[in-house]
Amino acid sequence: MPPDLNLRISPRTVQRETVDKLRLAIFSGLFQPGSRLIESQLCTQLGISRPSLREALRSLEAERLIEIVPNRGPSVPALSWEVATAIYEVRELLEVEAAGRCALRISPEQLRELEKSLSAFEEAASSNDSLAQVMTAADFYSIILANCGNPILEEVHRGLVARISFFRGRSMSLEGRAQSSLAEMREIFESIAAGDEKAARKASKHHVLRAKAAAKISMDNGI
Amino acid sequence: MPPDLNLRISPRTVQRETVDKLRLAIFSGLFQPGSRLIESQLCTQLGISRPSLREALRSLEAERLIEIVPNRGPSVPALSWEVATAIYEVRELLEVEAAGRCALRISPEQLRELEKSLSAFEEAASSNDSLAQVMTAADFYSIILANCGNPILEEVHRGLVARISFFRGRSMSLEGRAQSSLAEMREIFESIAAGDEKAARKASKHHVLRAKAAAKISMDNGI
DNA sequence: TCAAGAAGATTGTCTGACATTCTTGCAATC
DNA sequence: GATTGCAAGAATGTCAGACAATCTTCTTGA
Repeated sequence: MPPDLNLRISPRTVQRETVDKLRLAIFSGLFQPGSRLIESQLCTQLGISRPSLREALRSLEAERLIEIVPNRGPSVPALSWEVATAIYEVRELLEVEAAGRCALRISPEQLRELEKSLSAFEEAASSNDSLAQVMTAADFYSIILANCGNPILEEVHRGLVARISFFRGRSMSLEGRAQSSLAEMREIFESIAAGDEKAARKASKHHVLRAKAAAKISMDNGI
Repeated sequence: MPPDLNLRISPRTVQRETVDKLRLAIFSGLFQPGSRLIESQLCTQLGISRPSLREALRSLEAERLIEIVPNRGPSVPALSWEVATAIYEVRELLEVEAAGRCALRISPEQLRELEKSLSAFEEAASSNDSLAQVMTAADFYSIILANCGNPILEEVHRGLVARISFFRGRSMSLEGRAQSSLAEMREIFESIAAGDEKAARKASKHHVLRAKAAAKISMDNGI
């Protein structure tokens, strides 16, 4: 196979990236849950036309990151605790499975990668930047999910985590949550490094349950 | 609150249904995997404009039912066996969990519903209509997933099953597959009816594994 | 005070257009 | 004869503008 010579000096602004911009805006909490997104406003803000914007919105709708009510347009859904719970439960199912598999098959190289991401989270945890904490933690999971040998597991997981990013940002701000999160993640890492499937599953389960509890607290506090 | 009088004699063709039409077309195998979907053709076939069609296509892309390659347009992806395997594995994870939960909490009414859908599959199984078989089987799962108490589990499951509908239609055509499928599903039903969580999980797992094996056979045979 | 109605805002959808990027067929060359 | 190069056609990516249907909000009248 010849090498990929598709260098493409000036990559004509593929505004497929519009979706990414919007997604990022939602992640970082730029839009309040429940708030409506006005098409014309977004068009001018993003510098694209309405048809293009609407395409992007449809993608986000399918990802459940926004809702589109007929004749009312798109809005950021306010996640109920009921749904959030359901997401955490499925997340547990997926992460536990992934961690278990990962422990049995991860390569030394990827293991180093995982360790590096843990360090990145450690650094973020000692800061007060909760966005950085959420991002680095997400990296950590991503590596596990990417190495579990099942691409669908990873794909589904990413979709679910995206939907609770709002909660995660808040619960990370809880007193001491980042530090205990770090301890739990280290436990997961150690288990995987040791190739201990059972332990990896157990540590992973514990971590998700704690994260869920933290989310519940931060929600009840209305932080 | 006044009663809803929004009777709407002539329901202005909400072409949100366009997505459903296209989805159904893909399910029923109207488009060959790998074949390209030409926008202008679809527009005339569906009787809608290009912007509207493109919105619908974006939705389907996000659901992974079609792929959109820049400057090449949409096409039905040819599912590799690798990805199909991954989907079956996650499906197992979800269905087993759902069946187990369902056994513990299903209401008598819903149980009757489940029994009815099993009868529907039984009837389809004795016919040669593999599309009806796939559809009625999907109903059966839907009821289980809808009663497991976790809406996300249901949602994710639906998305995955949609992606392998192609395989399912084929493997149902295998000699005797419909009948053994029926036996497996009956086993699941009995376990749930008995409120036996363990048995429900076991039966569910067995069913998915058999379905996966059947899919593999039908793929290797290139049916 | 409260309800009906009108004005404004917003969405759903279409037409038409044009530049860019494939695809394909034909001709020229080795 | 096979390969290369090119040109015509097809298809996509994107936009502007338009208009009806619907929702929201504000005004006005009872």
